[in-house]
Amino acid sequence: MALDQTAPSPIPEDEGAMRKSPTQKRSRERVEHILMSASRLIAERGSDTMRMSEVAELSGISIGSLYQYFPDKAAIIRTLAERYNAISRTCITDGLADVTTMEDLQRAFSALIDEYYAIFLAEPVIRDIWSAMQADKALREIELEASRQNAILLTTALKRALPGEDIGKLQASALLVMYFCECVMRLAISTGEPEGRVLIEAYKRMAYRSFDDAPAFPRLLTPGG
Amino acid sequence: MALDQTAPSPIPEDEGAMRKSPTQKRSRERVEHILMSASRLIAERGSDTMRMSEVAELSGISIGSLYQYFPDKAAIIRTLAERYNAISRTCITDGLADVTTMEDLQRAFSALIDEYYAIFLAEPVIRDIWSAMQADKALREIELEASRQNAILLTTALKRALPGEDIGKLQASALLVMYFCECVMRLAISTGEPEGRVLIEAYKRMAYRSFDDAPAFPRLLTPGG
DNA sequence: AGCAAATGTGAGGATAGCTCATGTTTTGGA
DNA sequence: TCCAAAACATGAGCTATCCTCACATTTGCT
Repeated sequence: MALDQTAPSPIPEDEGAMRKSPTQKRSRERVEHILMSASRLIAERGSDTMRMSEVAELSGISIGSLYQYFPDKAAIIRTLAERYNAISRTCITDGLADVTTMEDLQRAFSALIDEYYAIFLAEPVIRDIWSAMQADKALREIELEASRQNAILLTTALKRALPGEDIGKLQASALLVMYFCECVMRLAISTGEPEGRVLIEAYKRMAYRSFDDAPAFPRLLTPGG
Repeated sequence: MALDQTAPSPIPEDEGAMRKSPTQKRSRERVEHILMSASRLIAERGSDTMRMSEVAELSGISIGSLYQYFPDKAAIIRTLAERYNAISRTCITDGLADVTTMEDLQRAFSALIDEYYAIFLAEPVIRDIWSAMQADKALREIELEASRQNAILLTTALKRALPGEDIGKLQASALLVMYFCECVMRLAISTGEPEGRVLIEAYKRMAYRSFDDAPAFPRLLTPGG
């Protein structure tokens, strides 16, 4: 109903949301133009008030052409969201590549969170899309999928840093930590500075501890718990 | 722009979203009727597809009357959200009332999370509103405010269980823990069972540890960190 | 050049939130 | 009881926006 899986194309990631895979070069350029126009409008006034007619006008094309490339308004936003996810996935891959100890992980994770927060503060489009994300079911699935992919990267690093750890618990922790990254960004944006920074730092501590295998209260935990 | 603070009424919480405070008894009953109709429609098909005309029809009133009690569609959803927040706040207050040790807190928090998750699974209206919550700026502020209030309750319990702890860190941790409760519910609902249960349990562990004052990796932390 | 396929166009359909001029009921004082 | 004023109810229709579709234009190929 919401997701049309009409994508037997070789590049399903970006082209999946499109009406047909553009064959001509100009078409591909138009798609980029549309996405840039949409970005600009979202940055200026938000995705809710962005009108499709404006996107068409700013892209120098008609409404009909616009709908030839994107089946609906949500598809444009989804495409932007997936692009930003791809970027952040690359950052995470790079950041965690050389991690072999918990000390490495701590430094790398802290740096990644700071970087991510800086991007959030600087990029109104990301802020807006991630805020409106929960409204659309397809967008929620995209966010979950991104968290899963990021969690795989984190789990890989964790396995190197904590060999012999229970894999299931590592995976669950990693997914929570990555998903909560998005959440804490939204929270920090909502509260504003300087509280946002405090919460980001508190989250770093929270995440570090969750990686640790030792129970927080060993003397209190009942064995069956 | 988004929020009209036209509420010099004595009860700003529920009546704040209304067009005028109803003076006649029948009016008050109608408000309840409207909210029940809206709940039913949201439970059946979601708040996005809930139409104001349907709410009016199911409430046995006209569109015009509907708009006499609620200034817009979002106000109905906001009112429902605030009611559910009030209920959960009561549960948290009760659940944390007798907490004096970390052992108490662990048990109480675990029980609260389980209870909350059960409500989420059982109540489609709560699920829907909390999912769509991030779409509306006013709703995001309501969620933040609820998390703040719940965090105050948690901080109070934490101060009893961990006297001598740094208050600022406790407050930040408490806010994160309470805000993440909402987030992990959304996550668990997205993944579905049985993964949802696993994530809930992982979150309990994560939350416990965040309360602990001891650094997770004392041998690694630099003093200035 | 000439034809078919791909692409472009924008008036208008469809839907849903919301308004407002008008009608009806309740209230409260004489 | 009677009446005027205030409160409340009504629903046709205004508005705004997403999206479609019948038709026009351009492109690629022989």
